[in-house]
Amino acid sequence: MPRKPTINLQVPADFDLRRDVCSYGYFLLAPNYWDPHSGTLWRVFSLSSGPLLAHIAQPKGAGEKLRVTLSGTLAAKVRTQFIQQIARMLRLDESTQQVRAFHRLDPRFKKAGRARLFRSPTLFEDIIKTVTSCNVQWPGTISMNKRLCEVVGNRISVTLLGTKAPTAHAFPTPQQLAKVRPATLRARCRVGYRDQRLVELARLFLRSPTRGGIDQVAMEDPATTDDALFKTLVALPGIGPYAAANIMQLLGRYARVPLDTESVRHGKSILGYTGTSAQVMKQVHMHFEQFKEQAFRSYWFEMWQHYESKHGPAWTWERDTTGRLFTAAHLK
DNA sequence: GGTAGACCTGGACGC
DNA sequence: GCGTCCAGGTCTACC
Repeated sequence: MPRKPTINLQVPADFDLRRDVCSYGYFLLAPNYWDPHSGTLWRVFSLSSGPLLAHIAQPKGAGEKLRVTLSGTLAAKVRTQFIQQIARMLRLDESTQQVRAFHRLDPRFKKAGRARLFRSPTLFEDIIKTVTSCNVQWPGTISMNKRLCEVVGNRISVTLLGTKAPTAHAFPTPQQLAKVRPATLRARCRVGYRDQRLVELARLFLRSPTRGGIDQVAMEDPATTDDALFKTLVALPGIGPYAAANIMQLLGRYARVPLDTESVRHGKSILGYTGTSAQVMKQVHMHFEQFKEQAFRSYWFEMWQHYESKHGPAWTWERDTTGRLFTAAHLK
């Protein structure tokens, strides 16, 4: 069997693949496939050269290099693009100092080392995934992402590490999604009324910022204020206050907490708040204000800890069983 | 500025 | 197996 290309990737000293991949629900969404038995991640990446299957492991444990096995060789330029995508997804670009800053404000998570939140290799995928998580229960989000990959994304069928890969489709690119008819998305991907909005978002990614397109550089620029970014995000189709706040945390801005029905359940069951949903939401908001620019991480890891207390460590969750049930809606 | 209702799907439930 | 109800965030119309 021909040997597949491998990249050994240096990570920050605190990085733990099992803990840091399984830190946010997106690790359960296609095209990601977390294998709880081996503690490794499979994923098809969309690169300028086409789809590429990767298997990511950390064989020597936390803090040690990642071993990334690929389905094909990469030219130097594409290799750089690939490493940028992995770094974004795993938040390897977040420094140990930034992790310490979080633990200074909220020491509860210092011992476990929780700080990094898994996200997507691209902002485009993060935004589309956020829209598929709105106004739907978690199994619906899982289903929409799976179908989007299968119906619209590139397919790659290869054997890697002597086994058939558990994932064979890439996430759709903006170019691919922009060309799909909304009716096709609705009928085959079951995205419902989100059909037109998803296509419009993809088109906005293709359009230049000077012609009203999405200005990704400005969104990722630390000089852009939180308020300006929020205003830009809520102006996008399908993005309201909840989705905008969630996209902001995915961009590394943790001051705003995306409050939803899950937050209300958390406020009632864990924080002991009472009253109407609006009253509980207000109390949850005030509770997390104490964590200032780290509010979202405190909020999220508090909820995550609760999920794990019910279902065991997230890295043991199977996508098609526990992974479908982990939200508070199923913990009642 | 605040509120009500439609949007759409999948799951739960009753028959 | 079928019909009904409900959860979920965004958007629009209306007050």
